[in-house]
Amino acid sequence: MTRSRVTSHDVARAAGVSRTTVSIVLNRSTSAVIGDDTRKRVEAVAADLGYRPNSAARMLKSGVTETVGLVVTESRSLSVDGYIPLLFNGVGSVLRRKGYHLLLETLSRTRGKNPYTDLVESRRIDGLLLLSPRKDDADLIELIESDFPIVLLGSIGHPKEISVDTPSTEGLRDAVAHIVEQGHRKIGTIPFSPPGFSAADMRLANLRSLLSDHAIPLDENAIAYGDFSAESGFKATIDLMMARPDITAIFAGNDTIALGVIGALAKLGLAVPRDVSVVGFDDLPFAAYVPPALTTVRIDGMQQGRCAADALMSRLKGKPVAEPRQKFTSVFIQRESTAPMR
Amino acid sequence: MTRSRVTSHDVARAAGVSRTTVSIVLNRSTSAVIGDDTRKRVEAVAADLGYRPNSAARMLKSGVTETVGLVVTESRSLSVDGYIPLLFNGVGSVLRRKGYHLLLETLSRTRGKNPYTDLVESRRIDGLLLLSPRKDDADLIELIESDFPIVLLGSIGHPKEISVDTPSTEGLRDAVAHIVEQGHRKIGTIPFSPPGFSAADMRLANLRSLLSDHAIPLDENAIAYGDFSAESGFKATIDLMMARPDITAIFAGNDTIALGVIGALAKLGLAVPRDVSVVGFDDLPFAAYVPPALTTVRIDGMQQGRCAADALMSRLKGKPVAEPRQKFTSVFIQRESTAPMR
DNA sequence: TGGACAAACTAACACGTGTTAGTTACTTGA
DNA sequence: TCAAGTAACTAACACGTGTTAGTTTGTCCA
Repeated sequence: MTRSRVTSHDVARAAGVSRTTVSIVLNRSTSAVIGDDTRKRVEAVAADLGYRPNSAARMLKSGVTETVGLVVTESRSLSVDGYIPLLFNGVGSVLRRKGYHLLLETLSRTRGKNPYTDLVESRRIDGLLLLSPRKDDADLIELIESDFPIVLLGSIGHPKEISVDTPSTEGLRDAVAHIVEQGHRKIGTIPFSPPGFSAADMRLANLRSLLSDHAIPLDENAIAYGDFSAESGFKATIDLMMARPDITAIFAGNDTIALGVIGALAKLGLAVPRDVSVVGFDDLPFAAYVPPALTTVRIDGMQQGRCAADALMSRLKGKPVAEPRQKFTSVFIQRESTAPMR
Repeated sequence: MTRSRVTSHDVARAAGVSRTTVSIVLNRSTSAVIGDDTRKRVEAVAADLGYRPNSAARMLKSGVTETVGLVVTESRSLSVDGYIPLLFNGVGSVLRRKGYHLLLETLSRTRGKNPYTDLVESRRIDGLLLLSPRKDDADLIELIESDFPIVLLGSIGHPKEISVDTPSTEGLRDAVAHIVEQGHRKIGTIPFSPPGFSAADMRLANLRSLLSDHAIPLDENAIAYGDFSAESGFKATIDLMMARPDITAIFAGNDTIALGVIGALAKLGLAVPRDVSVVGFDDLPFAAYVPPALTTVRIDGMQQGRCAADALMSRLKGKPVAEPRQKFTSVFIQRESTAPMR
């Protein structure tokens, strides 16, 4: 492979035609009719020289980059939360099929000018997938209102948004019913992030409301905030059980945190599910295979990723998106980390 | 934000200067001297209009994309293996600081024309990070020999390669010594992937050699291959313990698989570490917080990612890479999933 | 015979930028 | 006073592509 690129000009010269003809042939354009023998010859020469159109030139001319951005707002969460890789896989499978590329932008909490605004304004991407959007993100709202193709993984409730959300409602309802049925009344929770992260906030509000339907309070001292990781789940659980040793069931913000919860309980000499029941969230791939197999609420990350990517793709093709605000129901999965209260 | 872009031409007109002047000012070029007042005026106008250079035009002209590709050869492994996200984070932190972008390419096992070859030939990226390279990848070897800037995460032993590897040697040596010291002689292992995946193969060969130093054989029926996931670790363990119920210690190919191993042992009524000792690999963030806290071999994914990205960056800047074949030693971490044989 | 028409192709522009070579206007030393 | 120099700027090209508006050649019908 030579470093000096072969251009359409080289192909044209080698095939004894004009550059225009080369372009028309290789793009199967119908703007002119090209004879069959010429066509064959051009294709052969192009393959022979190993010609690949320069993507920058093509982007410049056509205005299409065939690239979409995927922005992960909390880079910390990427390392420790098993859910995001599932999204990647779902998104990736769709993009690969369509010949699109994925620009991955992780951004730490510090805010300057919003980095994805730059991606958009420098015309580096055609569309954007945004993970964990924040309601108070002014740049985001401006972007949505400008009609730039953007699909939210999550939702901020904007009237013009296109989003794929996975509300916790159904799954958590069944999980709460299950826990109550098992006789538990003293219930704690460890949200997967500190307050301010909308998905975690909504899940917490949801849990509180569902519990109150059963006339069970969720006291402030029964909440210990985690921070995505098993480590945070471990530490929060220690704090939680110090403050509220009477608790017999814990709702973990996600399955990774649930691991830490169970680890901490073991450290405290409490067995799961014998002494304390634990409910996870997400149903990550490992959930069924750890001891004890996690009772959890399933949301399908790959599917969420696929649907978001599909929605963005049709938006980019100019088609109206069939269902602008898609929601996947979560499903309660009972396994072995919950049991009747002793 | 308007959809019609503002170009350097617009800035020039608004500031009453030529486009050249705008370019010189904004790029801090020294090819001409621009008066202080003009400079200020241009900068003010540019900021005012919200001018962002079109990246495609810039790429085309300069030949630099400020983008590097990250290729994950086994897209399956992305979903389930917690190590890769750590790499992402390490890579991402370096690129963000340098103002570079990351193009993430996941490719499934099916091989057509190698997809990253296309990225390179279409000039979409300046450099490439390749995860889990294969020795038999002809396209890769050609790419390396063509002097295209590429850094391997792993190694194929090519004389011209630049690589950042994390050999298992030291950590595994200490782990084996520890296990032997605890009295274990019947030892099994569950590699993290089927044969053919070079990192797993090397780790297995390494383990076998280290065990034989202690005059302990690693029989074929003491090996059950996993496939990255906890699920595969679970199933492989069931198979393994069926075939070899005398085994008292298991080396898991990675920590995720170790979770599945422990889960399966629990299902079989065997407690860890009382009945069977388990050694993980990677020291993923959750390792210290699950019950039992995993005895494991640490390799630092974030650091590997950072170093690979740093090496690629200096390669792109034309600087010679200080250490073309970097190796990070692995470290044995003793926790609570191993114990003396009963 | 000649004009109309289609087939097969090409010249030339535009995309938005960075940069080289060149052009003014103004100072300056002899 | 004037050649030389310098500060401040600009015209014009090149990057490699897609596409529009032609141009040439040959055929066919009246």
